[in-house]
Amino acid sequence: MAERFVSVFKTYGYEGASLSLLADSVELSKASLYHHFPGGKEQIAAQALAHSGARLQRLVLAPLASAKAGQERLQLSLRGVTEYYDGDVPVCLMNSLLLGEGRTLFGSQIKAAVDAWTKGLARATTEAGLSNPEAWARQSLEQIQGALVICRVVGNRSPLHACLEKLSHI
Amino acid sequence: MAERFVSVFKTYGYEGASLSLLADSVELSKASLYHHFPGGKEQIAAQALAHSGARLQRLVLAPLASAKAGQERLQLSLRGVTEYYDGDVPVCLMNSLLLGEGRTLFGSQIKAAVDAWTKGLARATTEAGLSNPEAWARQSLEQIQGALVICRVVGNRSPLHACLEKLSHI
DNA sequence: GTCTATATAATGATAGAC
DNA sequence: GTCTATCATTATATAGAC
Repeated sequence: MAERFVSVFKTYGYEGASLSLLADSVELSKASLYHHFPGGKEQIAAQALAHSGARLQRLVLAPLASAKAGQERLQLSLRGVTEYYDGDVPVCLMNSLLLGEGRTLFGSQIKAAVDAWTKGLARATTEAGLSNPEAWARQSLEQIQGALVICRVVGNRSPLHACLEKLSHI
Repeated sequence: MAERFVSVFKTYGYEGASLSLLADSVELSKASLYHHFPGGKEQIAAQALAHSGARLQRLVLAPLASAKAGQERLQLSLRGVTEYYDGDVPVCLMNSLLLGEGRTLFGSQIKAAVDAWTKGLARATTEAGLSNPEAWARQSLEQIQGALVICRVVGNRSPLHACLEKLSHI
């Protein structure tokens, strides 16, 4: 269920994701949706974001925090990024939810996720002998986000793959 | 007028930019808007995108195509990028319009702009002695777009400034 | 839990007065 | 060119049957 909602919000953004679209995506009536989510669209978006956050934690952040060597943690995490941003045209839910009302509703939660990701990247690469792991981490995350934007422009996954390939070479 | 519309579409996306918001932004009634734009929201968005495209041409692309040395062309263009992405929280209209229906309406136009920008960057840096100017250009554009995403996350311009500063050092 | 039916508000869009 | 008034449609949300 949550997966479908994530997909709708990614594609249409917070304002564009109507209850009709959300209901259709799980093959339920709107009234049934309200039975599961009395809080309406905001609650549905919150669950979608929470689900996506848990997935980020599992696929991307946990590998960064494992007990292995920094280099291996980074490689595992980057492979997790490929999986996290799935689909023919990978889209970041965070980006889609940062427009309009979604920004005021979920902005701080999204910022927290970005901060956690940045810190995880910085810690994993500290051992790698970089001069400024924090700056490297911030730039790497920006590169990934930029690649995702270009993926939507060109309509395929290749920019993301090229970006991750480059990042994996330290 | 077009500037206001651009601002609304940046902030709310195509679906979120209602005719009421658009009309308020220029202090006109909805009916008056339809007098100027019989095609409704789609026509307004088209004019906003055209206006933004002309601004990109003037501030970012034209400097890349001038008769000066490659290095100077790049520096001038990057300064143009700072001006092009104005506001307290810089946002790329392209990114906002690539969600929902906006994607089907303006996707190809947006792709054309990205292609032009990439080619301009590659040509300007060919003289700079890079091994692969095309790849450098693509990556640079992705970095800018990624920085803009993070600008929306953190709520200020610093990621964009840091990104452009780095890109200006070749 | 699911549905149909419905209420209420907002949206995109027009008609017609001035 | 601008407006008020209005229309048809869609949106969010609820009531109540099953």
